[in-house]
Amino acid sequence: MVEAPRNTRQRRAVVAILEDLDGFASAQEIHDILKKRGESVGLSTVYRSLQVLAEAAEVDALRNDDGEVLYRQCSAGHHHHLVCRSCGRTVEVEGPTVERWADKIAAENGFRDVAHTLEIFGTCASCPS
Amino acid sequence: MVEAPRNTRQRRAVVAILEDLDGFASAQEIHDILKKRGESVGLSTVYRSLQVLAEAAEVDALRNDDGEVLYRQCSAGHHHHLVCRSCGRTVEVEGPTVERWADKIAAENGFRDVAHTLEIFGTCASCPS
DNA sequence: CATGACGCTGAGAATCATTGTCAAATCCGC
DNA sequence: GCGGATTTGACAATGATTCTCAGCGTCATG
Ligand SMILES: [Zn+2]
Ligand SMILES: [Zn+2]
Ligand SMILES: [Zn+2]
Ligand SMILES: [Zn+2]
Repeated sequence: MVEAPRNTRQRRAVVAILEDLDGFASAQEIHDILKKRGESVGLSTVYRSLQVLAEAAEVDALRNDDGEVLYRQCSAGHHHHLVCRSCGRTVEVEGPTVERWADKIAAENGFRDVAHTLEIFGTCASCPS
Repeated sequence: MVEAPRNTRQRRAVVAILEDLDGFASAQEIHDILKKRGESVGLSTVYRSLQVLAEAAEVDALRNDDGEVLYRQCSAGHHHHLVCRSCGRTVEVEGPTVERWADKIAAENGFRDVAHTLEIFGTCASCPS
């Protein structure tokens, strides 16, 4: 059976940051925030914690245009995101028809083990041009 | 005005590979293929050529799960892809309703300069499990 | 509460795709 | 053919992420 992850100060600190943040943030940004708060956590540990959380589906991960991975604590269940390129502010969105469409396309072409990525990027109303 | 790009052996070679390939491939894969064909082109040059082609919208680019950028010569116009994770084989797909849905979602939330990414990944019929 | 086993941490090194550097080679209009 | 701007390529540099591994912390157990 799978070992339960241990309850460490560092992991709690990372989770706390994610709970405070509204939008997506990179591992390095989270590391910086922790440092500012004085709850310093090693960068490697931040990366590892986020990986674990992502595998456990407790956080969502996506890549921005620069290829950096961003993380966010999201609500459960499959959904997509409308993300501000500038500040990371995020709106969770659902598109039931898209889900069906994607599965249908894949099936029609004989693909299996299908998954899809769908993100909408833009500049939010409170960010300058 | 913009200078026209020069017609060099290297650029022609990269374009030729893209024309032969059916699916998406990374810069390094294309570099390897060129080496095998004896038409050696420097790796930096392959990267630069692909960048130029991508900016000119002559090729599409996307990232796989590992964060590598893959390129493919696609048909003109906005479309998305159904990509085999294993061999890169690709089917271009269109989803008019998705386009409208994405724009609507963004507008409703006051986002501007909107773009979206949508890719479907799976294993194609001719690839082993 | 003490103990031990084993997961967790973190500083630094290593990885690896991608980009930058710059002298030499190549285009191309004239 | 010339000459100047562009392009090339070997190599170094970057930068996000992962790996290493000795020391620490957690936690089930008695
Ligand atoms: Zn914003
Ligand atoms: Zn979906
Ligand atoms: Zn395949
Ligand atoms: Zn689209």
